[in-house]
Formats: sequence, structure tokens, C-alpha cells
Amino acid sequence: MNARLSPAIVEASIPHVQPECGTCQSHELNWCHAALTQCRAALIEPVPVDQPSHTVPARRIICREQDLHDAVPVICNGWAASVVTLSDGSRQILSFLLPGDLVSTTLLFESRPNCLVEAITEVRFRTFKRSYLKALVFEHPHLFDKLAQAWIEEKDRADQLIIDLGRRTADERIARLILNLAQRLAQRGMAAPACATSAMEMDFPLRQHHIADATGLTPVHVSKVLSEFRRDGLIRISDRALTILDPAGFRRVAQAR
Amino acid sequence: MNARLSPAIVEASIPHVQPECGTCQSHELNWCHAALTQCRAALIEPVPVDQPSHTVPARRIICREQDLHDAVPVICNGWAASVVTLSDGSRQILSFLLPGDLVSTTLLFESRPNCLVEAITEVRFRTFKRSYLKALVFEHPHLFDKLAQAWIEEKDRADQLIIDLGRRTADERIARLILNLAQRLAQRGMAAPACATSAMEMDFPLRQHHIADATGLTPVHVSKVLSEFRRDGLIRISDRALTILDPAGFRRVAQAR
DNA sequence: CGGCGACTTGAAACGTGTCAATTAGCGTGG
DNA sequence: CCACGCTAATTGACACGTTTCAAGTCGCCG
Repeated sequence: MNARLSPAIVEASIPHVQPECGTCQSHELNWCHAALTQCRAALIEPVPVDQPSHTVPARRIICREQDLHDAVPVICNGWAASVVTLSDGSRQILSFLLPGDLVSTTLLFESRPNCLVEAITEVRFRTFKRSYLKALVFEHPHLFDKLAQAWIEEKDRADQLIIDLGRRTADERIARLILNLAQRLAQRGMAAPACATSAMEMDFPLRQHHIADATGLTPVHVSKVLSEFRRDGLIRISDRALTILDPAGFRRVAQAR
Repeated sequence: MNARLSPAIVEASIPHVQPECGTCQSHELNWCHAALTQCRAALIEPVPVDQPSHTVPARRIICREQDLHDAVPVICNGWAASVVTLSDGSRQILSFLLPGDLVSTTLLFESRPNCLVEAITEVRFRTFKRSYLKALVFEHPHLFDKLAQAWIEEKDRADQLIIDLGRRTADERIARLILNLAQRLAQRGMAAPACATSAMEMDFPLRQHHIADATGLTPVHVSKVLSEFRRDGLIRISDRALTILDPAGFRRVAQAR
């Protein structure tokens, strides 16, 4: 499927890249992989990865504003969120970050993120030097197209969230969040059809307070809505996994309008 | 102030460009002006403007999804909004477009906008050919930087709107919307300090239903909140103009958290 | 065993939506 | 010139969805 790097070259410059990246190579927009292969094709070296990778435990902050003056993080493994906290302590999650995601495409051009990136599960990530990644993107039209596409998707998701928060009820918001995550996971091969039915199963490490922060609701209300979904046989959550038992019905809830 | 195009060259290819653009040249990110001067500098011709300009009356739709397969609109004059309508008829305004604004930076790379652009006042706009504008941006680093900056601002505003809709009350949302517009107008020289006080005055063509569509509220509630602002001596609205009477107090309302 | 965080559930309070009646303004056509 | 119809805005009463507060369960880990 993918043209692996020659072990000899990789091992010489940055040990352990290949095995670690095995888990996110399925994602189309895989910056690590793309950057590494492009470098190799152009015989550039060293590879623009500052370190093999960082690993942080769940709930830890991956980067703050000041950490990003010249670093562009890419999630290799695990779930993260970009979060903004208001002065009264309430939080809003702007987006969830899944393996293969660039934290934000605007980071390629500016170093002033207004939000934190926080690990939800244990997260392994890599940081690229902005200047390096930027140069790479300009030299390789293929990478630039990927960037443009990532940028469009990022804006699309933001716009959808605006519509959700502005015009939809709690039930719709939560159902749509789950369906969106399911779709993104499926793209990465991280969600699987369960048993013979049309049900879908996926890892689901989110706490209810994450859902609340993302949908502009309170954790208490999230709990009530999820209970209702469960009572109606739409989903099942257990043991950090979620199953959509009735995809058609669930989509109907999500698209009440 | 600005280096005007030679009348001889302009008149030969596209009549009337110069006088019409007089009103939006003050805005830093002026695509018409930038594109035209760049073309001239590079001795490219014809200028990548398909027609002198279009003018549509208030409330008219400027472009739909299918109109944008190869056209990138720029607002020359007047106010517009990008709007999405849900199947039950409710509407969400994603952003207001002021003179000099590119409708959306993602339009440079893809032709699938999920929203309409609707005129609020009478609007004069220009459409550029995507391929042309795109090529131009790549050839001129200065233009590319402008694009990147526009992209960052666009995303910042979207993120702020997400926070507003997710975590702020009606009063905060409305106050912040007005303050944001005041700031953007001020950047364009379209808002002026009023009398000796610190008050700010500006054109304000928005109907209350526009405010409602942008803040995720109902027109009725918007009316109540604006009445309250007026009672408290924070703002005055009359005759399509808005004055912020007590900027400090108004900002306090907007940043309750 | 005790403590803590995640979740659940119910009751009451609050903010915003819905519905309805009314007024003002504005352009159109008789 | 006035009557008309239309849209925008205002205001009050009430309904609904969500939040807040509080109490309690469960599982996990020290």
C-alpha cells in the first residue's frame, strides 16, 4: 500500500519512526508520512522531525500558546482536543483531534493559537518546525493540495459546529457529534461494523464533560440525553467503547432539521 | 495615498474600475486593488476581472452554490452575509461581509460552499476567476501572505463565534457582535468617534432578524435585549445608524466572562 | 476500608422561545 | 392624497429546554 522508508536511512537519522507511525498511516492526510517520504524523495536531510515523538498521559496539556512559537504538532496516536477556557472557568472545545490530524492549519502561518491542546487519552505526537514544514509544502504541490484540503475541512467543521450551537437542540448536537466522530474514525479504519447488523462500533474515550464542553451543554444534561438515547435503543456505551445500534434512527435524531 | 493605476491602461481593458474601487481601497486586504496592481506590475493582461462589477439590491442573493464553480466574489461596497438555511427554515449567519472582504478564503481552493451569500444593503461586488486569482497568489508572495492572514482571521472569527454560541448569554453575544462589527468598520475607516465623548458611531444596516440569525437567538429576544441596552444608556440605534454611547460599559457587558 | 471522580436522577430556577396583539414606517396604487 | 398591505419592531403572558443544586450510586485505587 504505502512505500515504506528504507530502514537504513530512517534508522540512521531518527530511530523508531517507522514502527511508531504504523498506526496512523491509514489516514489520508498523514503529515508525518507525507513529510518523511517527500524528504526522502527529494533527498533532503535531516528529516524535519525534531524528536522521535512525545508521549503524554491523558488529561495533560500538550501545548500552550507559548509552546507553539515555532512548533506545529501532529497527533500520531490517541485523542486530543483544542480547548479554550473562559475567565469564569467554563470551557469550549473547538475540535477533537484524531490520529493523523495536524493540530491546526493556521499554525503553519502564524504562532498565535488562542487555545490549548489537551490530551484526552494518552497521546503520542510529533512536532514539526514551522519553517521547515512550510517550505516543504511550498516545494511539493502534492503537499500543498493536502494542506488546502485540510484547511477546507477544518473550516467546514467549524461552520457546522456554529450551526449546531446556534440552531440545534441538545439531542441533535450530541447525536451529530457522535456521528461526526464515527465518520472520522471510519476514514481512519478505527470504527468497525459490529456483528451482522448495520451497527457501528468504535473506541470512545470521551468523558461526558468532554461532550458537554464540545456541545455547549452541561455535563448533567449530557448525561440525561445519553440515558434517553440508551433507553431508545439508539446507542450503547460501555467500557470506553460506543456502539451505534440503530444508525438510521440515530441519523434521524441528528437531522431533525 | 495609493498608487493609482494609469487611467490609459485601465480604461482600455475594464472601464470604471478606478472610480468604483475608491471606496474600499482603505481596507488593508483589498483584493481588487492588490490583484489589479499586481497584474499591472507583472504586465499581465487582461486584468482577471470578469466584468466591471455587479450591483444587487438589498435582500437579494449574491451567489448560490452552483454559481461558484469558478467564481470568487469580493465585496466592493455594502454589507452582505453568508447564510445557511436549515430544512425547517431556521437560518444561521456564519459571517458578515464588509467592503474589501473576500467571501471565503476556502473558495480559492474548492467550489463547494455550503452557504448562500446574501446582500444586506445594496451591494456592489466583483467576481474573480478562481484559477486566475489562485495563480496570482502563487506568483506573488505578498499576495500569498495576505491570503494566509485572511485565512487566519476567518478561522479566528469562526472560533470566536463558536465560543459565543456555546458559552455566552444572549446579552454577551449581541454586545460582542456589535463590538466586532464596530472594530472591523473602524479598520476600514467606516466608524467614527462621535462628539467629544468616547462614543463611537457607525452605519448599521442590520435588521434585528440579522442579529438573531447571527447570534442563534430569536428576533423577539433580540428586540428585548436591545431595548434593555437602550434603557441602560449603552447604545442608541436610529435611522440605520448605531452609536455606542458607553464603550466601557458596553465592553463590560460583552466580556462578562 | 475510605476517598475520589464519573455518572445518574430528581426538583426547582432561569433564560430563551413561542404566540399573540399592537404600533410604526414605507412604498404602491387607486 | 389617502387607503392599503407589507415588513420591522415592541411588549406581555406563557411554555419549554436547559441549567443549577443536591443527593446518591458505582467503580477504581490507594
